Amino acid sequence: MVNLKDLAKELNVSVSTVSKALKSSHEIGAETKKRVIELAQKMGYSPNPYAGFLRHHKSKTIALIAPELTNNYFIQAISGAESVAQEKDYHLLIYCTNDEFAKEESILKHLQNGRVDGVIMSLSTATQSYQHLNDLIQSGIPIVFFDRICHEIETAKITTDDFTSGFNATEHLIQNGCKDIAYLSISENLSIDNKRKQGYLEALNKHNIEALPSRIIKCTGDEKNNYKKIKQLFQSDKIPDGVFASIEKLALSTYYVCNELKINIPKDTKVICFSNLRTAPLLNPSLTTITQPAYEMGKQAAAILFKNLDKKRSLIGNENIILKSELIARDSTKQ
Amino acid sequence: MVNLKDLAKELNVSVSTVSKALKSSHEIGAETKKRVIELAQKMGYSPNPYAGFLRHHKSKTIALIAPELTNNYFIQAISGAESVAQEKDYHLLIYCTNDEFAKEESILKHLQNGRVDGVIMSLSTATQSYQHLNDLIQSGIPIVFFDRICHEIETAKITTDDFTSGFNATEHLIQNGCKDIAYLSISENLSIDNKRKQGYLEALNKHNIEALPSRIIKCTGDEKNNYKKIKQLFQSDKIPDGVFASIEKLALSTYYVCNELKINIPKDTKVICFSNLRTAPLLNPSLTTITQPAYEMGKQAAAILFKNLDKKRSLIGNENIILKSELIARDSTKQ
DNA sequence: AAAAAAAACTAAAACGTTTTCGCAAATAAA
DNA sequence: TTTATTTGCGAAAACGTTTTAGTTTTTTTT
Repeated sequence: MVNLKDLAKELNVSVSTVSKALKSSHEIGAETKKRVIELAQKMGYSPNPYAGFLRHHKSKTIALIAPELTNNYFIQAISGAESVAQEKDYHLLIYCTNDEFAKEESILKHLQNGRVDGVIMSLSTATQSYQHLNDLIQSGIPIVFFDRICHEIETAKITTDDFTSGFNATEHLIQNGCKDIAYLSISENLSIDNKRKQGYLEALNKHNIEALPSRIIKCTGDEKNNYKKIKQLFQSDKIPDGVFASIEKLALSTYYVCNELKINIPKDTKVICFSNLRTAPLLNPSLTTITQPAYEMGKQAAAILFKNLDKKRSLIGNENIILKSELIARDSTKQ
Repeated sequence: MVNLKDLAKELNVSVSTVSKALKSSHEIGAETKKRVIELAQKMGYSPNPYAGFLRHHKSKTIALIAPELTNNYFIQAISGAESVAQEKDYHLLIYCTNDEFAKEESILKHLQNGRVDGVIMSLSTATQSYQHLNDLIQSGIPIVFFDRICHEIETAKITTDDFTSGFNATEHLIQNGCKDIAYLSISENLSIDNKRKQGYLEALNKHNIEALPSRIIKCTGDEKNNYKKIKQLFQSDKIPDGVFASIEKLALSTYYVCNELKINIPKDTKVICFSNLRTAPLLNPSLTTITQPAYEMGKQAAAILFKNLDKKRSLIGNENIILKSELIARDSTKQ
């Protein structure tokens, strides 16, 4: 790897001359500039990014932290963030918390030393305390949240209209004849889950349907356990005639349970869920989804972060960006 | 952000003492060590990664370059690589080429300055020359290929048994009654495509079925165009009674085309493809797949890279690791 | 022709580490 | 007691840049 010193020696000039010539400083003569630039080109010189960091304290790197990677929502969001990073000549580090609090803490701690200029993240479902988030921000690294946001931290947050979407999803089921709708919750720690549930409750209320606590199924990150809980739901005397899953995974588990128990969707029970599954139209039956603009959310999260990195101040003020999700009715909720 | 100098000043010792104490050097007395470590803890000191780089020339960072991110195969591979990186206390940069050669070139050029210690990558379908790959390796950065590998470069490569899988997939169709099988190719530049096609041809040959060039459909990265080509295939007088898609995307396009043209899968035509779609069992009809161990491939690629990073030598010798794919028969190829 | 200004370049410090070398004090060996 | 050895620590160089503050040479102004 060739460096400034190598170029300087080759050209019989000082290191500082080479450095300035490459930045086309007015202090350097035209002839010298030309010689330097040509040799740099020829020898394939590229400034060492880490040496540069020591001077301006800019790593040109951001991190994206997600609870899981093999998830249609997050991968689209990552893709959006990546496209913006590449456009801005930034580098994107990816970290996965596996929905574990300890891992989230550990990852954030490792980022406190200036490795990145900023962080884009979605909380793990296990996160209930926010010290690690505050610590990172205190040490001068701004965070932008998307989707699984943290209300308690003052910064920018990108979400979708979860309450309205939850309301619409539930009303969609009601309008298609459902009177006994179960809500599959993923975690009470997540504000998006709570908002979706609030929308669900509000829709039931509007249509004078009693909200039964037993119809709110508390699922977790453990797929096996979720499967068991959903199976229980469908093995009771009276099965729900509609299911609103807060996330895609839970709807797919519902499909598998119904397959196993020979319960017909949508005849016996209808299913709707938040999902970014591209094959939703090809499922059997095709799945009615509320689809979040995941790619756009990733892009916006990155864009806001970059906007603030340009500024002097590393603290990002409260800012709530709310994008619209889209309800796409398909066969799984057909009357 | 607190640094060694801050700690040294606070404790009235030299910077070198602090540095050594934190590394628990035997040169430092027990009492001093204790004081240093306690204060470092208290002030939240964490060594600046970039300053360290300047000394040992190790960035503790690797890059993963993929042609696309929103793809079930690649995201699982990325997830595998991420898990190994995290375990090894390395950091993972993600880059997407969008299947464009120019972008691939540009990304690699940006990595030539030591930003990463090594690269894991899958080629873009557009890549036909390998200068940029050689340049990177020449500048001391090792590359490990996975799936869409480059035969022409001497290094480690992780693939699956594509020839055998292609053969098995085709034979599976034949055994289920197909006599006129189309192969949907993604790019003649990719060795995996060629191997899958060779397997296809070999199976036809074994069963004395004539291989018609018109049954090899050359698809591209352009989804619209692929859709058109596949539609043409199914609008001819004689439609194929089996389709073997080299990648998932092309099988899904086939599903959409058949939906539109009211062609029944598997009655009128059977479909099999390479795919890591988790909802394959839930499709209508459920999709027969050859599933690659994507997560494992990502893990192995990372593992081999790390094994070589530990060594002095940055050149990785030729090594072909071939994992087995699994053919999972479902309804889309049912007789 | 002398003084001032501009042009072209260099030396050196700085960023935050690690590491080599050196030095003093304390301890051990003679 | 004198000479070695060990222990505990500090000074300074090095990594590859950028930048500030010179320094020399040339050009312009008076």
